[in-house]
Amino acid sequence: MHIVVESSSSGVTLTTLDDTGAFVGESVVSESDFSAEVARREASRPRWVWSDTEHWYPRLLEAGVRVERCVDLRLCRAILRNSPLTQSTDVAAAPPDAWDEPPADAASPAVGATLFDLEPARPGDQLDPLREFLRQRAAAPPALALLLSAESAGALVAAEIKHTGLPWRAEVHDELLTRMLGPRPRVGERPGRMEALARDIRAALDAPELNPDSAGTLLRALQRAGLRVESTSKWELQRVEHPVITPLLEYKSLARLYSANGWHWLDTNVRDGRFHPDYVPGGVVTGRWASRGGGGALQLPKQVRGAVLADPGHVLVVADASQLEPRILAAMARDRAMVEAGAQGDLYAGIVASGAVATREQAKLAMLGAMYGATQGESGRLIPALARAYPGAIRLVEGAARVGERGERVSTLLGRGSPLPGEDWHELQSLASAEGASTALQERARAAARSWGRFTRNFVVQGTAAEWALCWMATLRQKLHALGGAPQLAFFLHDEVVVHTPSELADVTADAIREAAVEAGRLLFGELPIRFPLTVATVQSYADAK
DNA sequence: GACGGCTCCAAA
DNA sequence: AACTTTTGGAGCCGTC
Repeated sequence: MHIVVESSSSGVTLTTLDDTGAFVGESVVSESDFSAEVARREASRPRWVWSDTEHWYPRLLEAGVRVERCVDLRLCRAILRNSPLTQSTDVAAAPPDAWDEPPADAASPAVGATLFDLEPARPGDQLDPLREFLRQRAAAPPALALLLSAESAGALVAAEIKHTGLPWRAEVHDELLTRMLGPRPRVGERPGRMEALARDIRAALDAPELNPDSAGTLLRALQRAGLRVESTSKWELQRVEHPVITPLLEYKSLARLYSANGWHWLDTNVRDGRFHPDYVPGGVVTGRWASRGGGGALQLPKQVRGAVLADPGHVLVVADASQLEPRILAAMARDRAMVEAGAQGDLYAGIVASGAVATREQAKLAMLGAMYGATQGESGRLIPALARAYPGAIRLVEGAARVGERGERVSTLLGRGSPLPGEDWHELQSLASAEGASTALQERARAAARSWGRFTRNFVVQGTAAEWALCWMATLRQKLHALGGAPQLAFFLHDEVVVHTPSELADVTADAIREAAVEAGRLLFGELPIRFPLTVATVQSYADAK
């Protein structure tokens, strides 16, 4: 059974459909009765159909109402418009409309709003979810069903994590900052430790007025002092010897900490002992989640993870999928040799044991190079050896690269399609292939084609890994609920989850995480004997997880 | 003062 | 260590 949720002038309209999509009944509830009504009807385990999980679900969570299943029409729409499996349908062919716009209420509410921001027209008001749902049902082939339900389940998980939040001890974070930077400075001033390092830098470069935050002036000062560098990036500075290097690298590290995760971050992102990650499911073309706002949920640096501490009587169960992307590649390609290399635990060690390359480091470099499309350096040189040992896996990524170089679409295992290159790209290709095109133009076009090929090459692996992660989380979410709801998903990071749980449930929580990973492998790859081993740590502090 | 481009860095 | 993928944000700086 499905219940389609829609705003109306008198409240919220709930339209019930049976499993064939036929109309069963309709009712209208006031906004204030909405969450109670959802709670009541959740007992019959419907699939809630709504425009945006992000729009509808937070108010339910506020009211203490969890739903088991939903259809997020906007996310499913995006998949249907891009999947190679639906290109002939009217969903894919329809001109862009309000469903293709970002949700009206997604941005941080009313920050910077002024008197002049009169009630904007909300795209959401023009949406007809019932009509859209029926259209999507008609368009979606069975082969896309798993991806569509995983995507919607992911949206529920994202909203729940945002609601619950990751335990974050502000006073621990403050102590950590004070220890590294010195006391919190007044507005407009640098922390003491950074100011001292800035003085050292100016002295070492004999540049008394230098602002080390200005990359341009810093580069000129470095070159004037005789350093042979082309940029001020960390990796280039590290290979140069000069008295300025040590204070400069420390300055850059502290400046990053201060501006990205300093006291200002703490003030704006931690409330009531929780950090509330603002995820955007489907926000990356590959299907990975993105994050929104200054919270930086997907780039929480290791430097500050010490402030993530379980509540009294609780622990954090932290699990990450080891070498996820190469294993995904092995399984997608049905490359028995590579699957076998990972069967004992460490895939890279398995590759070395097979004799393909000499060292674990080389195995890792070669694998990453194959998935990213490296052509140069040690990584590029190692790929032929990898191709001899694992022709199936390498054929898959090379094939995806060729498709992209032709400007065509590739697909993940579950059917998420890659975007097509833009007009500029096509124009460059046709200009370069025209009679009398300059060699410079031809080279630019080839570079653009190769670049798009690297993107599609990586898309199939990164995107399928994201699908595995969605299935993992969707399954885990159900298992944690079955444990009574006390263990809660508190964080997600591409191939890693953090569950905050009462200490006495730590072991069953860890089991649930492992079982969910097995189930995710089965959902994607059936009975193929591919393992996705996890590293699981039960800790007080996130900093101790790895 | 707003805005876009640029550089740099964090995560996977 | 980068090379090679996907992201988001801060700060600087020139342009309007």
